[in-house]
Amino acid sequence: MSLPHAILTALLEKPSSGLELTRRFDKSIGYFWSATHQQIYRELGKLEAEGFIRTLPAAQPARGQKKSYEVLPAGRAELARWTAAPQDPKTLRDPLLLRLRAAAVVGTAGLEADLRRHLELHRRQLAEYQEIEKRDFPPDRDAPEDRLRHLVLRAGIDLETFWTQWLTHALAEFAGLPGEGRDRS
Amino acid sequence: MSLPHAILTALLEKPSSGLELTRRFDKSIGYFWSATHQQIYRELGKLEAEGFIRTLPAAQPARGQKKSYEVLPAGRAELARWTAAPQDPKTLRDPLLLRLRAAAVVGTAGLEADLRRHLELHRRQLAEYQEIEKRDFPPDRDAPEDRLRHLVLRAGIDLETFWTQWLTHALAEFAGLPGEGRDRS
DNA sequence: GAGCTTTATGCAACTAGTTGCACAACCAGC
DNA sequence: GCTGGTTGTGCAACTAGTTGCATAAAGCTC
Repeated sequence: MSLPHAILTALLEKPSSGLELTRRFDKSIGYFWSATHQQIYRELGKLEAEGFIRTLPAAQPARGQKKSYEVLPAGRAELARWTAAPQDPKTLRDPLLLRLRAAAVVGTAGLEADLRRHLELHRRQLAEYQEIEKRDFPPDRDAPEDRLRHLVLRAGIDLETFWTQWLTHALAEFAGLPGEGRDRS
Repeated sequence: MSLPHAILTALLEKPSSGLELTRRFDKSIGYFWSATHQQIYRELGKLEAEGFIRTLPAAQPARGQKKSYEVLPAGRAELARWTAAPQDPKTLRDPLLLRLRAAAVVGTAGLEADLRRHLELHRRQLAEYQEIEKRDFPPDRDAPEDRLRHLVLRAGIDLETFWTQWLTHALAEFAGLPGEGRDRS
């Protein structure tokens, strides 16, 4: 149950409407927790019902009407509670690894091309993160919040680095595989 | 939709009953694609209905009765198709990173202890993978299937290595954070 | 042979997330 | 002043995965 807390964090950083949140989930927050606008609207409704957020005064009636939310003290408390509460690490769960294992049984035909595509995508993502790092975290900035946010970005950078390296290694292995191993279905 | 294909792979490696599959998903396959016995039984039913697998002759009636499955040619073809079909890389999605970002807003109190726990768990997992590597992939083995399976294990090892390093780094950052940054809710 | 535990199979309900669509208001251009 | 795209909000249905429980048979223990 992370989405409500992702939204609380985003709203604490800056009160927003559903659409604004959606946009922010397409950028910064979405880099490690993506969400569609439907999920966000549904969750905003629940959070309001639970008394964790409320709509800012101003206009609120009817559809097609911009509605901005802000976090109430109960919401902040809930977020603090959740942040501190122990949670088990996510277990690894990746279809790509499954496909590799399947390839050991049915042959690697076709898989290689998709591996190349993945490599390219991860390289691009890595470049994008590095761009953000250069822009948002110059060496002199070191307020506590910046340090924590930088740490999160570092995780993204290091993960993309891992994937590009691993995929490169995998493709090298493929190249060394005997021809008959590459398709035997 | 990876579970059916995980099961097909497992059954191609060795025909099994639901319980045997469950056990294998608790070990090797489960390292990168976990599944509960309920998921497995449900999926076996579907795969059989679709004509991808069938029960081995022998005993098959009633509950509490062992039922073994084997893959039919259609199942193998489907697995080969799926393995070669392009799929987008999984997007990063980790509650831990979210909690770190939340901590930038509500303070890091409590989070540090859980980070330490994660570090310990990842270290343990890493040791386990390295143990498997030593046991199952001695330097002289290099049949194509072994190479591919080794590659998958390598991904696990490298990912756990990444997490231990990143968590170590994160904890070092926490230590350097000013006291007031550690809890301001 | 009555009861207890283990092995093996399975249903049903729930939670989280995705996809597809609907609809209202506003803002152009003509 | 209507037509057509864009912005903003939302419902409903579906898919994947989890949790909790039910049940049947086999074996063991006294």
